[in-house]
Amino acid sequence: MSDLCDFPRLLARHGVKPTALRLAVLEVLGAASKALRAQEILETIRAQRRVNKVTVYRILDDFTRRGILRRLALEDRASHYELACEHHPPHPHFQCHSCGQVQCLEPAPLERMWAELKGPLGNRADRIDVRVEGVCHKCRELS
Amino acid sequence: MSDLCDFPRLLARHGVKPTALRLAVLEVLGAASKALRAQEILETIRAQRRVNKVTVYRILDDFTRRGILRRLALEDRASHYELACEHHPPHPHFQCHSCGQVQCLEPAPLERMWAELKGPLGNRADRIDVRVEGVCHKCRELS
DNA sequence: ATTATACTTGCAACTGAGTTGAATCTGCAT
DNA sequence: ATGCAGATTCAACTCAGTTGCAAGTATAAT
Repeated sequence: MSDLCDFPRLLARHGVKPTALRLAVLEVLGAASKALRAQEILETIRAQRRVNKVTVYRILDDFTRRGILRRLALEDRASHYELACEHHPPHPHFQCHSCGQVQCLEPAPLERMWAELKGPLGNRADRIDVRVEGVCHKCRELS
Repeated sequence: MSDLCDFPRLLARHGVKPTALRLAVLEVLGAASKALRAQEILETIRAQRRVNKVTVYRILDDFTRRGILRRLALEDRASHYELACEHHPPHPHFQCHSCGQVQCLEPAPLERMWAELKGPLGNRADRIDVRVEGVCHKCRELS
């Protein structure tokens, strides 16, 4: 989403060593304008160097647990990942069920909903995920 | 969620023949107070009769496409299903990331959010899915 | 009643997306 | 140089479906 993030520093803040692979994962996600699947991240990195998929899955998992990334459960089976830094706050996502493309929406409505639900749920809730499904313009034209 | 639905009639309205298996799937979901995974539905039916998993997956798929059921993409890998009849309108779900339990929340906040997003997205959007994650009371006490 | 047809269910084998456990490899501290 | 922890790899496995096709069942046409 942006080069606004200094990735080595971001990792340092979370107490993680900035290895080449971890930085590569962040760079791929930082350069993308949308949430990516593990598979896409893997392939992009493989265009430059060789990597084992297990390593990438472990990095994604670790980063998600530390809050460096957000993992999105979408319609298709694979998880999607996006940076969770300040420049990229939580927001709803739109997914086209024809082509599967994911698109980020404005954060404001999600913030309002979060405020609304946090009350009744109390300390139980710690994250909200909003996904809008439909058919994107491109796919609509084709049909 | 309720016996308020007349399942044979529900199927008829959707132009589907009310076979024993299709009714069994609806009855299992109707008797549950929460969204269930395919696996759970399968096991419940298997307590009464023998069924092949493929058949259940196909029924779930078909019902979802027809709008008889809603498929939820949650944190854990398996899809969850719930009845989509009038007595059970779309609503947010809460999922505990410790025990994985899913709980239905009040529909109102989702309706408000839907109204808010439908404008900017126009005819592209046809469904919204809200999932709140956290740790449920039971799991909180145990930790 | 008999055949034709379409729909439903079952079986076996397969796929995609991760996950596991153990083996190496690497950087740094002694 | 040696030891050690953390990072990466490899092969094998799991889990949640999917696919293609065969067999069963219901309904319609003769």
